[in-house]
Amino acid sequence: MPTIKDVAREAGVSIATVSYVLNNKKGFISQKTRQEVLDAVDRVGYTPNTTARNLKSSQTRLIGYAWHKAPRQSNNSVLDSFIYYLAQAVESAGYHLLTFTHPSQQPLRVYDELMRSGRVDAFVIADTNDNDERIKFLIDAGFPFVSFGRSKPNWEFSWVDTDGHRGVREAVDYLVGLGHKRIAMAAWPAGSLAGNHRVAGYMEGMTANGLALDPSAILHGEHNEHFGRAALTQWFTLSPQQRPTAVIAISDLIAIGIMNEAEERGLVIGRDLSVIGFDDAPLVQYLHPGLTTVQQAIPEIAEAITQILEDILKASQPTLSQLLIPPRLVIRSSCGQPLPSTVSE
Amino acid sequence: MPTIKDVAREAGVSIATVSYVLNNKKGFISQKTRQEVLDAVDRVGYTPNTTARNLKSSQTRLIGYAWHKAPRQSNNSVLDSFIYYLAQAVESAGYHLLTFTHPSQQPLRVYDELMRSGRVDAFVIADTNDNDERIKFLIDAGFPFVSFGRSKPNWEFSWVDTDGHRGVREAVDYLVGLGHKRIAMAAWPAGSLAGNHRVAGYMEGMTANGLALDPSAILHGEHNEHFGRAALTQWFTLSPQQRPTAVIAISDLIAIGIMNEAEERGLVIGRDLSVIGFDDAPLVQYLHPGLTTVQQAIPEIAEAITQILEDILKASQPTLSQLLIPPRLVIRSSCGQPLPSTVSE
DNA sequence: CTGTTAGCGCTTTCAC
DNA sequence: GTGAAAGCGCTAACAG
Repeated sequence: MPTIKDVAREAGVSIATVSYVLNNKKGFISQKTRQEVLDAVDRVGYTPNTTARNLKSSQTRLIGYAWHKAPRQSNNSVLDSFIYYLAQAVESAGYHLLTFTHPSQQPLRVYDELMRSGRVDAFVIADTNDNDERIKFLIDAGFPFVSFGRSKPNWEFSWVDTDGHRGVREAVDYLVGLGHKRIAMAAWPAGSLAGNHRVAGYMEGMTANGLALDPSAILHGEHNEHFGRAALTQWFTLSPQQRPTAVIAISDLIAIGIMNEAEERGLVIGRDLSVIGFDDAPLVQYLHPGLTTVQQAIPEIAEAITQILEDILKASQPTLSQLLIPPRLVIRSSCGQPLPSTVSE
Repeated sequence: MPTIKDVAREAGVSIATVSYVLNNKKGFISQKTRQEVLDAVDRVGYTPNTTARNLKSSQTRLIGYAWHKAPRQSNNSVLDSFIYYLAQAVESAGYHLLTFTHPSQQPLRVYDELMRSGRVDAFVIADTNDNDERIKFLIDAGFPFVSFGRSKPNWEFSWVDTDGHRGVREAVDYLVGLGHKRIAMAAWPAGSLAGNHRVAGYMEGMTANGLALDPSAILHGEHNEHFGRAALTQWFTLSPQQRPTAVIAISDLIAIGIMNEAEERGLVIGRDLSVIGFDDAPLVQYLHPGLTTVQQAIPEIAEAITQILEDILKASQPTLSQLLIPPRLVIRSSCGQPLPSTVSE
């Protein structure tokens, strides 16, 4: 690969001059010299070496992003999609994504290593929890990062998150509009951060619509198809007058379990039982019937995160942004044919 | 961040000595000095700067990987999964993945830029075609890469691919074992490389089992749910004696279309019509009934690619590896309850 | 065994 | 307007 020296020799100027024209420093290079340099660059086929530039400027233009655990079937379609949009967004800001994995028990070592060795300029964190050690660590280290997802409320750091509260609230309103009164919710374990926001949206929606908040209507369980089945089974122990006519699942995977179990019990989804999921995972649109679900605005979230990252990286003093992005209800047919007046979009 | 100089000062030695002990050069540093340096490293909290190391060694320890286009619903579960396992594999080889995107019409510019600017040491290419310009470009440039997927047969480059021929062949054998004689295939457009391998496996399977190769049994169409529906509709124009009793779809998405259409026509999947997909996308296991499908060995493929990459990057002379990895048939219930003797694994 | 020093490719201050 | 030279942080001849 040709270096700046080759260009300088070819153009008959010093390497400083080459650097000046390539970096558009002031206008203080004569038009003639400038053109000669540019020609020489073309002739030798020169592209500045990024590593050298980085060393000089003490940056890497790399953003670190840790993969979520992806077992064979990841079932985390949101993050699958997020990383793509994030890659795209940081790229148009002139960065690249450096991806890495880490043992789930020891994430900090890897973050620390990447940070100390100057491998990346910043991190993007996803899949946060209540008391996320990575966030704590990066705050303490004073290292730039933005997270997709909230954590401990009193920690001061920049994040962007889906407004799960609002998403579920809208789902409740939609169901109420369809005439439902007994609406249940299949939620994640009580400790889940995102889960709690969504449940809060459910409770607010029920109350605001003057509906009873039956404690038996909220069931908590793991993020898998089986829990959906178990939840429906549980609701089936209720008398027909008490059983929910509509169910909001905190994730599509759980919604699928509910639908499968319901069908095996002879119910027709969309007629005997309405179901709403969360995430809009690939393929759920092709379920039978297509699943109505709350879709997170992933591209917008990725953009917002990148924007904040740029601000942080540019700013001399720390900036703080915390942003809630509304999701949208994608209406398909798992709640029956929607009434024209309630169709969104 | 402390540099090697800080450590040297702290330990009262030269920076060369620090470098020596950190790189375990020979054993020619006295145990005493070595320990003093190590202590100093600890005390100042030093980690070598990667950029500086890279500049010195003219490498980046970064592997470039271009994202597949991911529209909102990517429907490319194989690549979603591939990139994760690839990230993991290159990492244990001491590299990181640098991901990038490019306009679909102009991929070369980005590859060229990344290559010339010394941003990455090698590329991994996926989603190849028949006459892949990226592969041609990298071969001509003599730049290290390995691809997941084949291309023009007479091009000399290293690749790893799923043995789609074998995968479909096994699917045919499985169906024949179940008693099927009229087996159809829903394939991709005739130009598709991977598609052709799979169709070849179908044809070989039919012939080897002494079954008629009815031209109307193979239908070609796009990678979407609609084509699956259209294909089934087409087969339904055949007389009941000619209609296929089993169908192999070239992808799960197409299989879903077939299942949906069949169900709407009152068929029971697994009884009236058997269906086999390809890919084992997330969630297809939860379809009703669970989809029997050919699963690619993605983790193995990622490992193999990384291995070859390491060889190429280490070797002074070019090495060439071309590897076909067998997929495996994951049997669920879309072909009915499997006979015990035909259950794989 | 350890230190001095050149140099990886580039940017930028300071002279001229 | 342009060039010489220092230096980003590190490795590795080469000296001693």
